[in-house]
Amino acid sequence: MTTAKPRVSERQREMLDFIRDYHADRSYMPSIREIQLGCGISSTSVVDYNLRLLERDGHLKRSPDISRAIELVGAAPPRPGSGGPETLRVPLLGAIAAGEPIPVPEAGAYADDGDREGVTLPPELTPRDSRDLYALRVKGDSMIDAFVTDGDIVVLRHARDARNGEMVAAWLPLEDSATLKHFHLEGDSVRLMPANPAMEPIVVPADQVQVHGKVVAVMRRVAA
Amino acid sequence: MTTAKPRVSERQREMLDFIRDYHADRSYMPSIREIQLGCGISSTSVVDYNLRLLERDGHLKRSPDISRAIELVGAAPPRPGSGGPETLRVPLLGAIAAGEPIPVPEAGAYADDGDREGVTLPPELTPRDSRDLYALRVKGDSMIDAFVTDGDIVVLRHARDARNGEMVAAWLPLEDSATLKHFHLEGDSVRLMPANPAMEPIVVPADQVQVHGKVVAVMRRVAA
DNA sequence: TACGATTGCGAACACGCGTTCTTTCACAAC
DNA sequence: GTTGTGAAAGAACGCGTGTTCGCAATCGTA
Repeated sequence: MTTAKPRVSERQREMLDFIRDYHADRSYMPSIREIQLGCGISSTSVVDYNLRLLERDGHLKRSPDISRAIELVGAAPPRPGSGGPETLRVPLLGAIAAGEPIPVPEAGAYADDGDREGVTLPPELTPRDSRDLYALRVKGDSMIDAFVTDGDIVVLRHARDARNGEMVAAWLPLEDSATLKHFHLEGDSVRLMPANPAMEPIVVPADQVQVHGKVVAVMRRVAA
Repeated sequence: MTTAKPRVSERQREMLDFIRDYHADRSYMPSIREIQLGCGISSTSVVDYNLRLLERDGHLKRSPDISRAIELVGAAPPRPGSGGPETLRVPLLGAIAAGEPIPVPEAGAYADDGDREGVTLPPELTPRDSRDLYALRVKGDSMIDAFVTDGDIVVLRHARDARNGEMVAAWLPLEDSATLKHFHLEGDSVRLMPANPAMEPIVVPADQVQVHGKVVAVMRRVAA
């Protein structure tokens, strides 16, 4: 038994969508003025007018004189999707920060131990060669020049050297600093290029750079 | 990782229950005076006081200066079986670039269509609420100030507005430009703050900003 | 006992926000 | 033409509601 729901104008459809989204996000309801702004309507009275129609047609319910007192009636939220194709789980070994040593995986311990902390790599981020992978959480904003910021997770493949152009996690013993840079070997010195071309490269003798791994992927969860 | 939730007084327990019931019944939130009445409290300031404590301890979230703007956090607001550590597949709708319109999901078309292009979201990047998610591929380097670079995949939740501090994908009609910025509504103008504090913010009238979605996650595959 | 911190109370304040009123414009019926 | 109606706009108006401030009661601690 459903209420009669005749014509819903384009604008009303948009308003319903907006209200639904808004309420799904916060759990309270939008004000008339917020609906006005969110749907690009020029006057509050127009919002009121259309809400009145929507209520008449049984799409929602309003309590007069009460702020944000809208109830959606037909609402039935969609269910989340199912699982996906092959994903890969890699161990999360610790954090990488400017002034701290980079955690190194113990030899031959890349298997999914289950119990230890780890992250799941979606197929889109999985490299062809899935060996020797591990993840580190970025601490601090010192890797800004690699488009990486605090809280990001970087996925690395363990390696002690790199080819030119590859992005590496490197440790500079003389400066006690860890960094993410593009690797360029030139003669017997190494040039470390920030991914952001606006930043200055670093050039150091090759024996003063320890490559710990190659960057394979970056994942970032943005704070709500 | 749950927030510390120390002592909840008898009165606070009662308030939480009342709010939960109220919201389950209508779908909007009670006012302070309604909580006062419903819990037999003698003054609104006592309600405010305890709500403040409850918010401090992570039991709920309030938006200042907004009527009935309470969000319960401990509870599971989304009904659907929003599972825990599972992967989620979201549709990849196109690209976002500085000078191109932002692709918008068609209403009610978030289901995993399988055939269409999509990306898999690992549980580490999956937000609590998994509805209305979609992904865009970043084209160009114009979003550098959001720590996002060419080829990255940004995951968005469809929304027409945002709360202060949230990172949004916004379209500026006057300039024909798309951008990723932190959203701040100030009076009737909007300040768009780059995630990188070294960059300058943009301030425009509120009606000249179209919010298309909130940034939920970023994924990057680094070139070999 | 003294005293600061915590908790509670009531009232006034100020702003958020629903409501209403007046106009305007377009389109159809007569 | 006039009349009627649906849709929209803009501006007040006023109640609803979150916030704040002063003060009393309670409690822990020295």
